[in-house]
Amino acid sequence: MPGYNPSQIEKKWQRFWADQKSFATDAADTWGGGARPKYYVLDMFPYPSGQGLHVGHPEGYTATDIIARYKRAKGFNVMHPMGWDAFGLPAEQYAIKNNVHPRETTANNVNRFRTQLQSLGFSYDWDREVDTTDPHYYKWTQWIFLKLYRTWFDEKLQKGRPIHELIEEFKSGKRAAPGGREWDSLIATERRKVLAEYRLAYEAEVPVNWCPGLGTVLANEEVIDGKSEVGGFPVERRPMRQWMLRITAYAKRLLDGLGQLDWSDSLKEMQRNWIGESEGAEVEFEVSSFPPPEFQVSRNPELETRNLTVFTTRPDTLFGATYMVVAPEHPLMHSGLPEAWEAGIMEKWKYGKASPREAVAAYRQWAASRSDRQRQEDTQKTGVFSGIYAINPVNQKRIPIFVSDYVLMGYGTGAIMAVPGHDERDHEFATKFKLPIVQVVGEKLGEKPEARSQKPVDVRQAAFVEDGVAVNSAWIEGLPTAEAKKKITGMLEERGIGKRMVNYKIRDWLFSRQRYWGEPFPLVHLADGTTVSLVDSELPLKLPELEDFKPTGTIEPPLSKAKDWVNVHVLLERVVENGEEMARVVPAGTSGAVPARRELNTMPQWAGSCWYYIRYLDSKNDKAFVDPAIEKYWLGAPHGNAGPGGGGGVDLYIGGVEHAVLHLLYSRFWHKVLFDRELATSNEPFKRLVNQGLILGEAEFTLFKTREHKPISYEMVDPNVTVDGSLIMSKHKETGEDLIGERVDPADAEKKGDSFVLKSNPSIRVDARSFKMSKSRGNVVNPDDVIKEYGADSLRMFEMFMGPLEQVKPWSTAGVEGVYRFLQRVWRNIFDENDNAKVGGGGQDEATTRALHRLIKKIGDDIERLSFNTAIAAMMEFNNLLAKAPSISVETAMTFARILEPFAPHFAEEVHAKLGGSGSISKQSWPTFDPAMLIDATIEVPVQVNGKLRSRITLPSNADEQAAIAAALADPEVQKYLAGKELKKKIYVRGRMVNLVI
RNA sequence: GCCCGAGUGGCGGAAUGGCAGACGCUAAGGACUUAAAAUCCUUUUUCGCGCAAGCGAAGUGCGGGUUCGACUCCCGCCUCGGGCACCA
Repeated sequence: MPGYNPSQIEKKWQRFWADQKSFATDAADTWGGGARPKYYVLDMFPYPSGQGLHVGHPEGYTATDIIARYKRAKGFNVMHPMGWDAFGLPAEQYAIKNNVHPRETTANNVNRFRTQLQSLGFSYDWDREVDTTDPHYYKWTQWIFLKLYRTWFDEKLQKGRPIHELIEEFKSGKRAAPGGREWDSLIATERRKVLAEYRLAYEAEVPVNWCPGLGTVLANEEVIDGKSEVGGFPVERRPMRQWMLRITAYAKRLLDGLGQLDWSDSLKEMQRNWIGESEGAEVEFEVSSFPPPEFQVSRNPELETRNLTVFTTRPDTLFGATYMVVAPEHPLMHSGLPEAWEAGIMEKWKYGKASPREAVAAYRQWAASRSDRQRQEDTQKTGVFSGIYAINPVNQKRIPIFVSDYVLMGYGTGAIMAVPGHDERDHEFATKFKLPIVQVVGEKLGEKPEARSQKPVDVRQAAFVEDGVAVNSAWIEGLPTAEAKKKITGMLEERGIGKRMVNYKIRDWLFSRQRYWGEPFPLVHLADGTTVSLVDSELPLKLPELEDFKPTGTIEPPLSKAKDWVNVHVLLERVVENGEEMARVVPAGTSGAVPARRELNTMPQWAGSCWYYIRYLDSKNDKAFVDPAIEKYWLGAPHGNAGPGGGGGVDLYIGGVEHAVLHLLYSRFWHKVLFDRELATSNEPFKRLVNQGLILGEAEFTLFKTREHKPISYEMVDPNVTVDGSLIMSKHKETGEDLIGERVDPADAEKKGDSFVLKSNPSIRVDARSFKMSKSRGNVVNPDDVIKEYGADSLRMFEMFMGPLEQVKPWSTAGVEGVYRFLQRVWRNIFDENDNAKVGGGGQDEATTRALHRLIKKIGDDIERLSFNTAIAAMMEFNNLLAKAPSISVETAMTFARILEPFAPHFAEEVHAKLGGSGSISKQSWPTFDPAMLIDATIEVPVQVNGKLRSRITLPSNADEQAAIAAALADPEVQKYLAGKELKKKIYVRGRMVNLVI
């Protein structure tokens, strides 16, 4: 069968590219010569799931492929690699269920993914492929982890520094060792404990979701209403020893670094919110003498010496603090609370408990049992009075201290001063517990008085949270909020009871999992309870082979089953590098060896993806995670860029938005540590980042019916539509009756006014929308099927033609056919019905040549700004022109194929070859255009009268203003509108427009 | 509740202060064909007038503003999408 036939040509060219290594990044060019500029274009590597590729993958991957192919043609040395993020929970769960080793399922999935990606014709350099589960790869993940472990954060320099420099500071006395002791007088165990406090990787007891029924820890997302999502087993919050990474130390730099990045505003905003910087002050409150003299219980002198420190963003409201609240986990609540209620005044806060001590203990227990989800759902304020007081430092008032779970231990100091007059949460609490509410901020009446309400602010009704001026506030009376904050903070600093403080919402990163399928930590635990890292030569520390890798049913991770692997002997004394102590595993009985246990947790899935973009650069290097010169060439800051490491990194990174505050934040963190440790030469990993929009299923029309199958017009349907699998449900707006949605054939729906109705019954409105693709809805499009039917080039082109890359957009099978037809039309413009070239027969008219030059410019511009949909539209327009052209030159056909190549590479190669071109068309450089060819001799210019289009005139393209206006005035159509009127203004925008104002 | 982003034909979208609706889809009509598919041609923002080529008016979520000129910029609202959510 003659004609364009993708199934015949695509495999052929894929084999050709693979055989020729057409897209290998030239390693020799990577360093030294520097003749070609480099361009690094990166995809978020996929998690190779058992489902195979979905149509979302080719969206971003085609976009980067177009850029990669275009940049190569423009003479860049392009890095465009692919790999697999293959550690993780789904592989392990699948393995447990089917009793196969996750290594096997992972290998199968990777092979399937690679085949699928290759069938799309992406121009990856497959020799650089990485797999996070390959020991050759995770050796270096572990190595980087050790770098983090051997790094501490110098607050003064805002920089990560090697641990041995910390040891030197201790030794030299520049930094005081704890307890005022000499560093050299500390024994090894003590030293390890001191250093552990500083490391970027540290162990801590943190509350986790522990599910005894499943024998594992669950992520917050996996817990619903206090029960496990899978199996419905109860989940408890319990503290467990976990590895943490000190990302909080880098909060400020992660925040500030966003400024120099070419990322979307929304994504930067998400990271900003996640890091959550707030400026304010820390204020110390004295804990009041308690009990008062007349109260006959024993005093607690220890408690009285304690201070209660709070963080506030509104120090200006200090005069309005009428009580305090601490989190249930706050150390002040641990002991020393009164054993009896204060006489008389405490009646309303007794809660049926004999003493504050009992009441607080009961409350703490209750609060601990609440899951995060329960807290989120029920935001009713709860709490108990602790029986003790604090003294407000500005007015010496004695104010009660409450315990409540609306204050979180993890943020600030875990304690607040409550200002119910000016904070909504405090107001709600104060109202419930009948605590005093006073106003200390008033409305600023100076500006825009008309905008202020006539009623004065009544803080007893509702908190006034805006800025204003201080009132009832003694020596800051009348000051605007901003100045009041400054003055009061200054005063607190002078008196030594407070200081300016910046706080961050971000928490340290919980970095360990009780899983089998992840990177083992290269650490051992010693008998004295301390931890030592392995020497680098012990890497990779391979996952032990386990027949049974299921969770143990206890809090022990699965690796505990590998008994021989767990218990080892190590040498310490003779393995010290720059003062940093390390462990080398030796046979038992070796002189000087001590027994140790390996760390049993594994790293989370994010570990491998934190640095894979670096490994691609030098993926086979077994001496280093990357050759420094190669790293500098691809990721280093271009010369002359402001600031150390500024402006370097991956040139373009495209991927989904779901990693906004996970992978994209974690990698930035790791990269900054690598930068500080002089292992990376840029301070940010991804200079420019674009998120491709989600592809939804094809638009569906839904008709809602009652249980009795009576159709309900959509205006009677509650707009809150819920989707459960393939079931679409809602409720009747008035009766509340359950309604079930039924699919309607799109051909039976038509638009009427603002909504869609049934053609067969226009009085019934139907719901029209697109849903996220999901297996249960049955609206998933499989790329393999599309390729089989229309070819990879059509799939690629359609996904680029759907709309702007970053936008959410619905799938359309008819749309795929549209671009498929386009490629066929191009083919028929070049080849006759026997597939012989029909171009080159005669001369080519100038209009076609000019159009070609315009096309070259347009496509270049559009690719640069990632506007692929308009680029394709322009190619379609050009092709429509070719269909009408009397004859086409071979050069024009070749150039057109060259321009098509980034989008439809197989098609372009075939055209190129059939027209007599040799080798791969991808090796041809990008066509250039002649600027002179963009300018036509004459131009058509619209003429407006009073801003309304009235006529068009033809002008020589070099016409000046005078000539243009004269021509416009001479136009008979225009004269009709000007007759007898006086011209007030004449405007000519060169080449664009004439506007006459009368 | 707070923070981002977006609202243009039947649908996806184009137009970066200068001709609104490029390009594609859908639909309708026509050509070719014994027929169908494929292909090609025409029409397809709305309303009014006209047998007709055509003519006129309105129109980019709503209300205002800036400008010779606004889908585009500014102010105020509405709706939808996304993120965060007791963060003091």
